[in-house]
Amino acid sequence: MNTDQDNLRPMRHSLAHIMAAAVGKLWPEAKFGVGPVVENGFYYDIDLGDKKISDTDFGAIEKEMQQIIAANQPFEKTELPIDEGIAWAKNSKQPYKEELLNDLKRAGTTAFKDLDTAELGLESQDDSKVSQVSFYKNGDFIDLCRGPHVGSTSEVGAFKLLRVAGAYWRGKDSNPQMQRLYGVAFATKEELDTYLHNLEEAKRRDHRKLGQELGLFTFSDLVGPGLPLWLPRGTYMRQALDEFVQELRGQYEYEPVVVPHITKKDLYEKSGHWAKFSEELFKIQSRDGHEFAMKPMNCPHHAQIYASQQHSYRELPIRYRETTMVYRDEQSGELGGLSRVRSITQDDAHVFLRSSQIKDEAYKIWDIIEQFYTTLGMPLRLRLSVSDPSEPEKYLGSPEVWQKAEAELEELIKEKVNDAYEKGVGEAAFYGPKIDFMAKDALGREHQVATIQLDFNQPESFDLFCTNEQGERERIVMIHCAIAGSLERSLAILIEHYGGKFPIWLAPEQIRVITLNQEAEVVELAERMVTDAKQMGLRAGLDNASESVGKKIREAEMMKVPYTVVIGSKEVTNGVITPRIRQDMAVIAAHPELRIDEFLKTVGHEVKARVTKTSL
RNA sequence: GCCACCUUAGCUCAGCUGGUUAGAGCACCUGUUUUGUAAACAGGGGGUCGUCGGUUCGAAUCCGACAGGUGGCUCCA
Repeated sequence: MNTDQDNLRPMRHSLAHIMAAAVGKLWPEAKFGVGPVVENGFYYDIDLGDKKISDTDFGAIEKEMQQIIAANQPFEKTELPIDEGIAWAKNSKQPYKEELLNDLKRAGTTAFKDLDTAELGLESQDDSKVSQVSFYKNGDFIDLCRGPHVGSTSEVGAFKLLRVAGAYWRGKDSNPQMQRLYGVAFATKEELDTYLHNLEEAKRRDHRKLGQELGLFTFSDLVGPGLPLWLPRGTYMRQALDEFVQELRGQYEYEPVVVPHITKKDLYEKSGHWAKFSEELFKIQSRDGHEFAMKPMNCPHHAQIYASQQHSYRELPIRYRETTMVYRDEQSGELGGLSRVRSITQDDAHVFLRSSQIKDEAYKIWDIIEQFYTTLGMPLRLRLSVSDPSEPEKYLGSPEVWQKAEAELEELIKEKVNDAYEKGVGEAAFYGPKIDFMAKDALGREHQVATIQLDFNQPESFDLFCTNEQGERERIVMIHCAIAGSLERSLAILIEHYGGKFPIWLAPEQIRVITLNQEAEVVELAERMVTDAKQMGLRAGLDNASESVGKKIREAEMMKVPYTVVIGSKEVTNGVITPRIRQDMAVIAAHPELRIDEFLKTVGHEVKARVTKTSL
């Protein structure tokens, strides 16, 4: 198993070379960028001038690759003095390679953004300059590369080209755009098939598809991209999710506040958002020419609420919560389903506290986050997101304040989880460092969800203080925290996590009562059951259509209603099942957190009603 | 915003290289049926083929622009 893993990287990287060689054969004018290993596979960035590769070309490229593999070409390594390498790149008309080599010569690194340069095989041993570079050759194809590779082209396992996409040279949008060819690769055909099968499963669970099928949300061309419209069923889910967050927050005395959705630009000029995010703000002109903006976040408003009164140190921490929409003019190409939208509902909260209270407060929020994601069955991973000292212009405030804040956060993380966290340099918010929580879903994919953000800057900008024991003004600190993050993104994740089969507390319709026929007593009993269920606080629906029972059952199943009851004349006459069903409903009302199997265990009798199967 | 691809009825899709009145299943409406745990039967309505423009005797089909979507890149308070 371990050996497999160890072989996988050279294998995938070798496939990147083979793919580049194949492309070079088909289109000799190809200019190559970089071709690293990524999760599950590899890619190569290629500039083909006017030739645009599309998935219809994949067959030809794969065929060419198979020939190279069949030819069993050895990967041969050669070392060259760097100037000879540069001459090679110039001669072979590979300007991107030439640029990389020149960087290596000058700085000893190619410093790719977001890419581990070691993965590219380009990093030097020391941090200064490079005198020798290595090349790998297979057949006629030669590439600047640190390796390692497999012995020969026949040793590469199973692969498949997956997609082609535009990618900026060196990740900068001012650079020319190349074509990035993605492939996946595994040691065996079986593993590749499993991976492709998982892709299919992910497609089946796609929240956009399920959102449509389950009637949760929709988009309208007239309303606009990135602006989801929530249908009743989706709205119930939003409410259920938010109520759960607020129930957890209830342990720690958060108080509700409400702010308007537009504001004068002055607020954001003072907070620093205007300078930093002006492009992403939706701007509005009032009739007398004053400039307003749709709120893109709530912290400055909440800060104004804090500032509206004087506060004694005795009142702190003060915790404001508000689940509310914010509006951000995201780039059109960034939008997608509910994962990234322009009207975002945040389960937002801001805590105003003394610096001495940071640790206690952070642990309280952390506790809420853990309870929340444990209930959802999603394991969490931690990241301490800190500033990037090489780009000080991206952040508000002095380096000293940042160092202090980051050290403080790091200390409290360490105390809680030792070293079980990663550090994200450059991942901080512009006003402060944060702890980000990544949740793993049922398909093993990770999503950034909750966040605890420490903010020394806005209290400064808005002059927020409390009166301390000595009767002096004491500068306070703000903590920004969201549990679900955004309801839109959260629901996108949860729809896919559960594949639409939600636990009872989250299901938009928890119980459906189906009538067997339209006889008056049957209909009356069914209606009474729905009324009862609603009185127990359940979301219940009635299906009294003049259709076959089989069809109505099928519809309830397809809508993934957790608990379906059929009412017919038997129920009316012998009255035995009805009390049982009532009892079941009482259990559902009392324990909405239950999954179906747990529910069956709890009620302890064979359920006459139909319970949605765990798999369809 | 950038690159590639996609857009036919409410939904899922068919429609060969341009050739008369554009099809299917589901859904919807009407009628019949009154059903016991995953689709009863019959009939009916519904599309200026995303929009605009061009090529052509003729465009769902070819070309262009725009809009929307998808996959990436860039960005993400």
